[in-house]
Amino acid sequence: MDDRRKSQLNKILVLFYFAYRTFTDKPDQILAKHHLQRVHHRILFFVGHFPGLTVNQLLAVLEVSKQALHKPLKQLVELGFVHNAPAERDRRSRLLTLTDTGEALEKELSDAQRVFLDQIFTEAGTGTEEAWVQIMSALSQKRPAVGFLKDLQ
Amino acid sequence: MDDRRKSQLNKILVLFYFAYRTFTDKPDQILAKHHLQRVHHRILFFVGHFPGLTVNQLLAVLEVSKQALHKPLKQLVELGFVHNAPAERDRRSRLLTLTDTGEALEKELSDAQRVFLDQIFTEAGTGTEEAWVQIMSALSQKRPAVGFLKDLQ
DNA sequence: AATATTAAGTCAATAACATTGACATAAAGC
DNA sequence: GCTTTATGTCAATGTTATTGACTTAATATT
Repeated sequence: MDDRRKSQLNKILVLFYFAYRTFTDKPDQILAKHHLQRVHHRILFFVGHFPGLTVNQLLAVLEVSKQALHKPLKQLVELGFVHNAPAERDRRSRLLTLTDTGEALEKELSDAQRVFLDQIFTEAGTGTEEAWVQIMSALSQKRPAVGFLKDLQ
Repeated sequence: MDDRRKSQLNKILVLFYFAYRTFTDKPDQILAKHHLQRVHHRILFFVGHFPGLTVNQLLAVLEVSKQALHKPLKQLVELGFVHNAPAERDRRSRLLTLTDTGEALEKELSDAQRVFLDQIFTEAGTGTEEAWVQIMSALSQKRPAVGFLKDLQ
């Protein structure tokens, strides 16, 4: 790798860092008003987009321990954002869904990001979004896959 | 925003989350072997790429409090990775630089990311990298700028 | 020269969070 | 019946973040 390439890649490392921080900025601010943190957003996001997710699946996708998930998940249930019911087939596992207020909060948080990103992609030229998605998909696939994620649409 | 667009943007939110996690994965593993964390990498990265950075500038770019930076920075100095000398013009401020071993560790950490990203960009088609950089630059610029960052090369 | 300001370093109290290990319950599977 | 699985919880410990305060040294202001 020559110096010129290395320098370009360094620029890319900085961009990734700052871009991700911008990406999490607005939701973090909204969460703070509710005295919640980023982990709560992640829970709301994945439960919202994969309703009926079990606790174990949520642990797998977030890559955290059961004990680490316990507190924020319990808070979301107690605050009435997340609902938790035994599965019919296997009543040991519990299916997570969002309540109406949970849907509303998740929408508020993710809308901030969707509107933001939509604006950026619209301002960029044709094909830019496809290219970005291609790169980020390649990066995402370089990690252990979680089965149900392929249902994402 | 129609449902189809919203669905595409949801996919993008997931990609951003997982791609960033892949991005930080290898450095995190290397850091763990040294009993260090991501904040140490950030310090090493910015000190390495902006030698002579002052403590205040580092605080600004990382957006953390002086007290939060204190411990990890002190550790890096005590471990001999970072050097800390009074500035000539204004001897109150102290200029941070990497030692030789600090350079080596920073290189090890960032190389993991550079090699990884270089591979992804190479595998993607022509123009893909430029598009990715365009999007991430736009995102990065949507946040308070830190003066010296424009020197980035 | 005296005073104020700035940069940096540190300490202490508190709160928040993660980690490990253990244990309990209920439901399924064998 | 015995074992395994999914979940929930607790406690102890360690780590990290946050807030506020204070100190030192150097520089700027008046």
